Amino acid sequence: MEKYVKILKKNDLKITSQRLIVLQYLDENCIHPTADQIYSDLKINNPSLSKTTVYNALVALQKHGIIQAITISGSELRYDIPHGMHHHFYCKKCGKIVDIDISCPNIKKMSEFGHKVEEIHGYIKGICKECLKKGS
Amino acid sequence: MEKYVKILKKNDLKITSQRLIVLQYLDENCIHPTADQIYSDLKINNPSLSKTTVYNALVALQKHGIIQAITISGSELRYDIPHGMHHHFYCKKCGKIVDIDISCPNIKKMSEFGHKVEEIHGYIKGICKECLKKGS
DNA sequence: TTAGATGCAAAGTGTTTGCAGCCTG
DNA sequence: CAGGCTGCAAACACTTTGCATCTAA
Repeated sequence: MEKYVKILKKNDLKITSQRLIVLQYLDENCIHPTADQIYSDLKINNPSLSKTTVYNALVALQKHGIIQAITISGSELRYDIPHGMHHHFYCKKCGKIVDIDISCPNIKKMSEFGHKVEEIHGYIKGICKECLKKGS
Repeated sequence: MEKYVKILKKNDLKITSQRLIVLQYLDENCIHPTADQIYSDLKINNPSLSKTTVYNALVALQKHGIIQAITISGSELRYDIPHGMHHHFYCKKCGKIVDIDISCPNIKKMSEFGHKVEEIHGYIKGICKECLKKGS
């Protein structure tokens, strides 16, 4: 937990128990959850937690670059602590998102077009190994 | 217009004036519009057009692979007639989306992970050339 | 002590659904 | 003529906002 206190301090964010548990949740679960998933899971052990606070925490953490929001399927945002450069694979069947460790050298050429690059996202959609095994 | 009739026929879709104008709009405007943008623009010359119909048309066209939906910023879907393989550059300032003609050879290695790849999307976020010129 | 965070409820935004009537094939 | 399509309104899902209360620093 010290770890998360440190992260918040480093970013001049006030330390609140809510922010800590959201941060911990994202760090310990690499499931790219939606805001609602985070809320429901944390609600169990923190009954007083409100959804607004989850959204507030996510916005704050995102602003400071601690977490990133990805938008991969439809109208919901998913959150992620970026551990190095990676892309995402989204399974159309089970909805799971797996990280894909991939480096695309060409992508660095982007700025040749004259645009200033700030974020690079890649996502691949398909059917994951597990769902393939289970058959369709 | 013949062109669009042909496309619909080829995909066993009934030819309706609404579908034709949506298709034409997407083909002639490479602006990756949202459903609402399409609706508002077409409404001017087609006052009886309803938003539901725009959504219906988009879903139908998407199902047949004629258009693709991309999800790049927040909670809105954008539509696109894919003219060959390309990625998208989203300007955080003006919201414009430009196509980026890029090929990433590594991405083909995806299936080595054992997942079945069906769609590959890439998006880059930043500030576009024009907005950079205008200064911040 | 005070700027900022929480949490409730209400409002927004983008999309989907139910259904009666219309039109393409 | 039949099944699919249109278009209205109402329902939905996810996110944001307003505001009174609370809390970390």
